[in-house]
Amino acid sequence: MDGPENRAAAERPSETSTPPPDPLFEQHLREALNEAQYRAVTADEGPHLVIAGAGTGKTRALTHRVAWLVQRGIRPESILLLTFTRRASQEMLRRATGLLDERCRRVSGGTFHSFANLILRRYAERLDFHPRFTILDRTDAVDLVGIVRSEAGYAGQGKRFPRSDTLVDLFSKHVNTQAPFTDLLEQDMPQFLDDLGAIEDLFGRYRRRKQEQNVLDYDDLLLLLRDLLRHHTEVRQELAARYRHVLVDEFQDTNRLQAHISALLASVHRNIMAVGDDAQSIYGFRGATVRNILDFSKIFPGAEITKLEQNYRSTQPILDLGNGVLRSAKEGIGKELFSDLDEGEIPTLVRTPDDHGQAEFVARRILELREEGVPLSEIAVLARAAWHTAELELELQQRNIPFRKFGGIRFVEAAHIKDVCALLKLTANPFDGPAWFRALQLLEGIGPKTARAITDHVIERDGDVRVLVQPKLTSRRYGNELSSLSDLLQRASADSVGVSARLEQVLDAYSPWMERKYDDANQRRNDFDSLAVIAGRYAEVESFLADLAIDPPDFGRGGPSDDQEDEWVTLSTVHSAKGLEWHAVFILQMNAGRFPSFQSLGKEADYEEERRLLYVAVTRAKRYLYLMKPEEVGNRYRSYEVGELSPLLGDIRDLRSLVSEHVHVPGQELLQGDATVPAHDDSAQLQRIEDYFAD
DNA sequence: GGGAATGCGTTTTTT
DNA sequence: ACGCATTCCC
Repeated sequence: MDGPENRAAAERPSETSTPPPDPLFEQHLREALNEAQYRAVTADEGPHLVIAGAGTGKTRALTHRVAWLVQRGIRPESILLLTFTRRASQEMLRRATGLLDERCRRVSGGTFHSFANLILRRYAERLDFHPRFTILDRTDAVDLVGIVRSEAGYAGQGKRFPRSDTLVDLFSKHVNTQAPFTDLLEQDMPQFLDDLGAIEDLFGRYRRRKQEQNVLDYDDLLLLLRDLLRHHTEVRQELAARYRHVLVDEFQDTNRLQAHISALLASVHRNIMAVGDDAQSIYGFRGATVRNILDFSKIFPGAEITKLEQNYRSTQPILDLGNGVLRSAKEGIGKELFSDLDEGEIPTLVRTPDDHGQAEFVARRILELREEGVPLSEIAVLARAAWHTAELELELQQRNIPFRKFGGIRFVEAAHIKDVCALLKLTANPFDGPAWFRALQLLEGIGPKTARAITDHVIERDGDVRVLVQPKLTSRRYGNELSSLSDLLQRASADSVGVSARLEQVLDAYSPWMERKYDDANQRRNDFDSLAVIAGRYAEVESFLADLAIDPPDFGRGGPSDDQEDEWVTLSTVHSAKGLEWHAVFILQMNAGRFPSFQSLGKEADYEEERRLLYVAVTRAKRYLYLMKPEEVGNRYRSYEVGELSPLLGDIRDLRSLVSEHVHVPGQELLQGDATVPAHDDSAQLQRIEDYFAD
């Protein structure tokens, strides 16, 4: 516990507060860490950059660092651990607690976005906005941009104009990279260069609208935190003094804003430890830049740099392939991973006739692996895009192999969850335009036009829900439904109504609307149990909603209540697999245009990011690795195309010596067959004929 | 006028 | 499957 003596001791200056090192703990560190890890963990004060290759014990180093600092008498609350997901930070603190004691749980931490959310609510008045802001997730942002887009009337004049979701991506990239729209358009969509003026105008409208409605999108969280720290000296000093040590994980995937924020937070004590791997930078599309790593010493002169190169995860043959992928890269801090685990199978490149053959091979190999004693939890199937696993999902279902899917459509993005959240948001922030817009369209007879008009009207009247029952509106055919909405919001908005009760009231009112809107309402209703469980953990509806937007629960469709099984295979996008590892890994669709995605072809920077993405995928595997290559791949809609082998593999010198090639014919033995089996059979053609004549 | 139905074209990755 | 424009109907 944090007794008064404890606190007093911790707050004394470092020279006097550092207790003598505990010899037992010291000995544990020596045994548990290699030379480089030990140096990073026990480093003195001052800026420090740790370059940690895949599987080199980066998490291990960070958790030991936290434990070491706490053991040396640093107050846990004055350590700030910024991570990529909240799960990562919780896991690290759990492990640090295991190393030392409960004090480690009190370390401050989370994602940049959740940290920003916390700080901004605390200091909102200094930035001149209301602390009860709500957060727009991507869908909300797209809706709001859609509204200003149609209001402004740039679209629909015979000429192609960027869609709302394209605009949201563009705006986000503009904020995160701080690059002018002209440059971004030139790079990514030169066909819209004519519309530069219109785009800039829409960006301004969107910003103003957010301000009026007291809502922040993801980028605003970072932007406003940066500005708070930059322009409010006393706040910066207060925070930078409070955090004696700042630790930043996955530094290669931070953008300019995040690097700036980190630097400002460390501006007083200059104790920043950034950990990352330039070879694993895969969020360039979100503005992340390896420059943050490369220029670290420019921001913090005299920074110490430690490289972790010994890999403890994978066998040498898997690392050889990973190194091969990296060697074909255009640039990067040279590094070559090595492992003690020499034994191991060489990765397999499996050629199948088509998508279905690919799914069949993967499913059957999973069953074999389970027979051999590999638990399902140690098996993962990775893909470049979420929809690449569609065929496999069917196959796994048919064979009763339990799986969970990560990446792609998430629980909170399902339409009915968004509806409920919109209603809840209105109980917290009656200015939230996107929430009004969505909620109002639930009512029969209200479409986009009417919803917009009523939204504007309510916001003009300071969010007073009683305007919904003005005679002018109640006389319309949707008048009765408007009154029920107004009733609901008045009842549920009272501060005295707890989170669970509020959700219950919202769900009751939502029920009839849901039945009208969805054919499968009953199925969707199951998800509300999961939502209620999560809501029960919160005391304030604002924090519940903020977490749903910033740290969404990471179970896929169906939710945790579906999980009778405690053993399942992981299906994941490569992005969502970051930082994780499995005994056996399959990578799907190693075809040109799939992995790498066709959008990246011809754009060097994007193509290089695809290469790093493959590097991340390959280095997730501990022991078995299968690269799947269907000869023909199905388009979203039934047509087939012959797929060339992924150029990412083609780029690798000596690929033949790094992988063993296997041709799989559906229905035959898996790996016993040899490569003399003809590469083509007629099953794909037969399937096409079947499909064509089916109608 | 505007909501609902229809049809066409596009679809990577995520806090 | 979804966004957006167009057409159809109250």
